[in-house]
Amino acid sequence: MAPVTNDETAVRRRIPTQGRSRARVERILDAASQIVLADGIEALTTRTVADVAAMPVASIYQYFSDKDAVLLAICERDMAEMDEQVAADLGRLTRLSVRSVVETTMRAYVTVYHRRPAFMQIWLRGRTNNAVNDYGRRHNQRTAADLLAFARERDLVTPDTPAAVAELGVEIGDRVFQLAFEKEVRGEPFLIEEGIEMVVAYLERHATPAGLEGVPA
Amino acid sequence: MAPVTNDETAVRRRIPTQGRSRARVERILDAASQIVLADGIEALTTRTVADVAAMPVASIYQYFSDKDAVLLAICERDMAEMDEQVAADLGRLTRLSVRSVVETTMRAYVTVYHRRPAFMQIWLRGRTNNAVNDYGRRHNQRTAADLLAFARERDLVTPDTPAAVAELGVEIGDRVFQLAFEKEVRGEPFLIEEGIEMVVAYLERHATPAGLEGVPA
Amino acid sequence: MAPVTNDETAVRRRIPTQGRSRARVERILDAASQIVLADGIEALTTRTVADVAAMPVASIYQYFSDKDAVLLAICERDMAEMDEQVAADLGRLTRLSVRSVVETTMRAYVTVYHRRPAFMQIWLRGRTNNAVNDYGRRHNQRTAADLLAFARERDLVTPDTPAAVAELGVEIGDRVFQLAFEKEVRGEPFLIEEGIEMVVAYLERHATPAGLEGVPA
Amino acid sequence: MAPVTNDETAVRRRIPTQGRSRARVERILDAASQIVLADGIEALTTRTVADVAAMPVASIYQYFSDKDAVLLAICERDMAEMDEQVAADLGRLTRLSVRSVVETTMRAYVTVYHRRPAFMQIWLRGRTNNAVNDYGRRHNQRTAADLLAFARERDLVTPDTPAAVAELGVEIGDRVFQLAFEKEVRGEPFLIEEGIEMVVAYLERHATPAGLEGVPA
DNA sequence: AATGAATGAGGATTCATTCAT
DNA sequence: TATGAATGAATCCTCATTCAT
Repeated sequence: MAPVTNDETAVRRRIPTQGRSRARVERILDAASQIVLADGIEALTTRTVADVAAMPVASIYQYFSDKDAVLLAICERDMAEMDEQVAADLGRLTRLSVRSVVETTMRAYVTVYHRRPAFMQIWLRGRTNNAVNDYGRRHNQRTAADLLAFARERDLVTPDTPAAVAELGVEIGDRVFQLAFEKEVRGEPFLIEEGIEMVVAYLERHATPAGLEGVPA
Repeated sequence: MAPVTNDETAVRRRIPTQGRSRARVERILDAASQIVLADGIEALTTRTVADVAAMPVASIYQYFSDKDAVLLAICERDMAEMDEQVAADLGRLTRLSVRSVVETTMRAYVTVYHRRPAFMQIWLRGRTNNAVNDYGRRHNQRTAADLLAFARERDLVTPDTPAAVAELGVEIGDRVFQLAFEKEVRGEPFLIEEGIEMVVAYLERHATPAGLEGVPA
Repeated sequence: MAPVTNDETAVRRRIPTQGRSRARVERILDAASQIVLADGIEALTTRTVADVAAMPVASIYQYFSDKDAVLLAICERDMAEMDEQVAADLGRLTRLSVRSVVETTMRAYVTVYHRRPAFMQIWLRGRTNNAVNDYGRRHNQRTAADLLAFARERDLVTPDTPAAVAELGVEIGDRVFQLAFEKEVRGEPFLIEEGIEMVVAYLERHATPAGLEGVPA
Repeated sequence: MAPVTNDETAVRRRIPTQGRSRARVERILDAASQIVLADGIEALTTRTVADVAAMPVASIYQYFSDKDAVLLAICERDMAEMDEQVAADLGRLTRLSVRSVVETTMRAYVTVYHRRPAFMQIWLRGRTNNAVNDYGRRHNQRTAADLLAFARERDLVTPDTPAAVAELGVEIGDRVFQLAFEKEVRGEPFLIEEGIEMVVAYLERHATPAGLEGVPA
């Protein structure tokens, strides 16, 4: 699956992709992640970021058009990793079915949420922020489209399965994670497991016999 | 089902239930609803409320201990209505099954969201706010417990169905609504319908044969 | 010694001296004392007083012209007691000298500060308040005049001792108490003892031989 | 005597010591001084300071962590001058005795109070403020310790003179000034003179013969 | 006499963002 | 490119006091 790219941030203000600047951008991103992780998204102010990144507030505006752009950049950075994880884990499957695809995808998400707790915080708990929210919505749509294409190509779902069904599946998966990670940093296992079951049960309504029984990858 | 009551707001500062004061409280509540509805929950400040309600900021504090209390009061007011709607609609059912109970309950919610758009806004889009969020969490738990008891008494679900399953059902229903009402003030019909299917499909995993086929009310 | 009376409060607004009203005034005074004692003079607001006194805020204005008047009333009430204590203790002396008069007077103050901790709080720690401060200044002047007359009549001090000397003695005694009671509710004993010595040493500069050696009362 | 330094303010927020910023800090300090001098310490609000300093309220927070820090900064600035004045005047003495040391020190204070009326206002009349009060207490202790060491080294007081005696001396001197400057901006001369006598009389109780008669500096 | 209700006038502090250098 | 400095615009909340009843 192709990673979902979003150029908006880069457009708003040119973000350098190499050299010393690159390092400073990373420092800002890391600082922001750290703050959100430690004290929640409301604690993220230009000052706190600048303090943690040990650079002047004004420097943030050298690389980012505004505060939201920082959040978005983190999302993009870590979301690329997320997409890669999903692609890799799906690629490793030997037997494909609606269940195995859903399960693998959702567990890949959990893997990354565990590896990137700050991203989890921003992504699952910081959806307050409009920029984050919009990005999320778009990413979910793209992910749904990709997954649907993937499943259709392999005859796991009926050809007439509407895009909206895939989208709902992804969105609900998303909400399940929001719920599971709400109180528990590692996500409540029961909620995660049951959430997977729920999405599987829902999507299997559109599965082909092959999608139900599974086929060699 | 017993309505979920939460006296916290009233406790924080006495809210009069009659007389002219009552009217001013309503004016504040309505102003707040209007603001949230029009510009989102972040637009709700003591000043905007006071302006819209055409009264001094200080007057708000005559009736509410703080800003959160205003939000909470709206939730309580409209949530009581919600509970009544659910109870009434369930009471009108002639045939009970997991599906009919879930469907009726969720549609009752939609009914109230349509009737109370500001509440919808606060409830579904304003979960940012901690006070609202906490109240929501508690209300969801209570609702889940009530519904589970209701289903158990009528043998619709297996006796060992864990409380967490009901909670997940309610929470996911909640999230489905958040999703459906995110862009569309009336809620996206497709998402609502499919969301109902999803919750039904999930909960039927714990249904008794009676719960699947249905029994006379 | 005649008690120092200050009618200002009563003038500002008529304070009833009998009947049910009297009881309500006392309740306000006691509430205020309690608050100041417990949380300092900044905690004294019309609302806190009303709450503790279990009556509406507006009722306070029935008896007192403003917040300051409440403080003043406490001062007057307890200061009368102070004056009585001083007069009584001086009256019990069998041998009069500058030292014995100063010592007796200052110890009488300590006695009352111990008996009326709220008064101590207002008087010694709450001199912030202009009303209290002004009242204090006036009372100190009157006390100084009374004591000087007392000492002169008995030939304890030289006839030409200026009033200002007595005033300074009283004022410094006052400051010694402020200092001694600053941290310690009962007053730091060392500071009290030394303070007495200081005032005695100062005033003995104006003593007659009789005032130094002492004369039968 | 070493000046009493207190870095708290500078720590709370970096105060620039040179350049244009320095000038703005001075403007704030001067504005605050002016306000306190004109209308008392209660008139000192962020807004009044900003108005008088002709800069936005927010700018105050560029240099000071909070309102108290402004007061403290004035105290520190002028108290340093005070310490220098005392040290200089003591250094100029040709004959040392308890009396000459006390007298010189107290007159040095008066000199600075005359030169810095705003400081006098804050220091002597603004002890209301907790920050000022705490700073004052600490400074008094330090001053007492320094003076005691000074006097001991020169055998002016008995070696066993307790620290508390010096502290009481300083504190009472402080209170004498509070009293003398209460109504009179230049301090009531009589009160100042008599106050000096009082402190001298008290401290001479702990003087050595040398401390009474005086020794060459 | 008593009081519920109403409010004008502040008060401290925060924050994202923009410039001049 | 980098940044120290500056600030407009808000934000929530408190309090003493006054009326109409």
